[in-house]
Parts: sequence; structure tokens; C-alpha cells
Amino acid sequence: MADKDDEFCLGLSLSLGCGDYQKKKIINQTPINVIQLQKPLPNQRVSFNNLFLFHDRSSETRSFLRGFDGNSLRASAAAVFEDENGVSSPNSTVSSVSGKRSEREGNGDENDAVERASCSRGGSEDDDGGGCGGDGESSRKKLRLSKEQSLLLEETFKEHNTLNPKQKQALAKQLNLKPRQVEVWFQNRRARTKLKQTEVDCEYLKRCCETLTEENRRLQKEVQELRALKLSPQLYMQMNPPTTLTMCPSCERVAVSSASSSSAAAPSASTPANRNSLVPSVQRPVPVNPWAAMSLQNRSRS
DNA sequence: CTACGAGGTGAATTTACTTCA
DNA sequence: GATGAAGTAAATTCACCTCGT
Repeated sequence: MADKDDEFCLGLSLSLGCGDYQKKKIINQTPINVIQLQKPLPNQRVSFNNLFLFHDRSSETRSFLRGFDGNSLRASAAAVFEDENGVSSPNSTVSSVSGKRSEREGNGDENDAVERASCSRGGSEDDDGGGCGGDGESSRKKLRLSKEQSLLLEETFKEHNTLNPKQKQALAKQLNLKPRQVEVWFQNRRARTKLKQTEVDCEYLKRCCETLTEENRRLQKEVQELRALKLSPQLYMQMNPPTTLTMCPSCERVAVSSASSSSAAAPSASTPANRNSLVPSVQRPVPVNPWAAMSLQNRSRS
């Protein structure tokens, strides 16, 4: 499964209109760099928002300002990695004490550390064991990954957004987490990535729509102008070649007239080559200009 | 300063589906 | 082709957090 990321599809992944199982492909192929990753500040709590540059500045700012909480700070600074050898390093930050944060902060760090150590999700050795079973209560406890854990997970995710069992096992060991937790993190991470990508795609499509609407408006106006000219034959015959579109009757190729006025620079939207393109096309050589020929003919006659 | 509710975030769970042996 | 295991996306739940009042 992890080999899937070999086949990255470049460009925009339009997950909106995607049917069926294409979705799966898309998420696996979504280039990570579409959404720019951002390293958190030293004191910053590592959250999804903080790791991304969002278009929505307000939410970004909010997330940023929310910054870090004492919980993870305590975990990372005091308890988590103070022991490099990992002997007593409960890497996960579990807020296993119910109640307000201020109350918990009042307690000593040792308490937290002990709780975290004993409560790294799933008291049983089973990967899927129920929450922190020690209490006997069925309430599921909230795990908070430490800054370092999140960073490592992010780094790994940048390399491959899916893990094979070996990688999962190794990463879990490295992070002092259950493989299941790593798996869940990657699942959620992929979901968040896709969500963000969808938002980006949405923005892009919106802009495309606006561009096309504008283009349509412009072309309609041009059509109106041409119709008006056609109504007065005198003007019609003496007019310059039409501004944008010239059609060769034999090969049906549309081209931009080189003799046309300033608006001739506009793209010809009906050219087969660029019909589906939102980018203004390159002007192609004029195969035939019936308008020019016609006007010449008429002038010589009169 | 404290309490409280709203809303956001993210870990974990459930469900449904695909793929593969 | 039927079957079960494994993996994943999507939807959902729920604990916890921040912020405004």
C-alpha cells in the first residue's frame, strides 16, 4: 500500500466531482506540497492549523494565537523528553484527569507523567483495546500528542502519507505509541489533508468560474456588436476584419486575425485546442481570412 | 476573578467499501 | 466465484481547549 505514493498525480486534484473509488487514488496521490507545510514556533502547540498556511487567515490567526497550551508544554518540556534514553518517557500527553485545566495545572508534573505512562491509549496490549481501562470507567480519555511526537509524525507524513506495517511498527516504537495510534493519526491526517485540499480546490474553481463568467460576458458583448454592424451593410462591408474570431470554412479552424484591432489579443475560447483551457491561449497563425478577402472583393467591385 | 456556554480541534470509533490472497 | 483478512475513506463521537460574556 505504501508504494502507492510512487504514482503522484501532478496538478490539481479535483476531489469534488470525483466519483467512486477515484477518491481513494486522489488522496493517496495528493502532493503534500500543494498545501504548504509550516514549522511551528518553538513554544507553539503543534496543531494541524499551525502546521499549515491557510487561506482563511482568520482561522489561522486564531489557531496561532491559541498557540500552545500548558498541557503539551508541560509534557514536552518537563516530562516527555527530559530522558533521552526513553526509560521514563511517556511520550503521549493524556489529559486523563477530568476537570478544568487550571486545576490540573495545579497538580505536580509527576502525577501527569505517571498517568500518561499508564494511559497511552488502550490499557490492554491489544491494538484495539478500549481506552484507558485503569479507571474502570468507560469514559474515553483524551490523548494529546506531544510537540515532538506530532513533529515526527508530520515529517513522516511528508515522506509518505500511508505507512506499511513495518513503518507503522517502527514509528510507533520510536514514538512510544501503539501502532494503532500511529495508524489512526495517519488516517486523520489524510482526512484533514483532503479537507484542506478540497477547500483549495473550491477556491480555485470559484476563481475559474469568475474568469469564465467574465469571458462569457465579454464575448456576448462582442457578438452584440457584430450583430449591430451586420444590420448596417455599409458599415459591414467597410469594417475591419472582426476582432477575434475568423473561421476557415474548409478546415473549420478558428484563428485570431492579425489585422484586427486591440481586442484581437483576447483568446478565442472556441478553439478546440483551448476549449477546455482556462488559460489564455497563444495566438495561432491565420489559415484563412474570409472577411479580408470579402472586403477586398467588394472594394474592387465598387 | 469565576462560571458557563459556544464553537473549534483532534484522537478514537464505527461503518462501508475495495483489494488481495 | 466465494470468503475472510487487511487497509482505507468517510462519518461520527467525545474529551478537551479557547474565547467571549
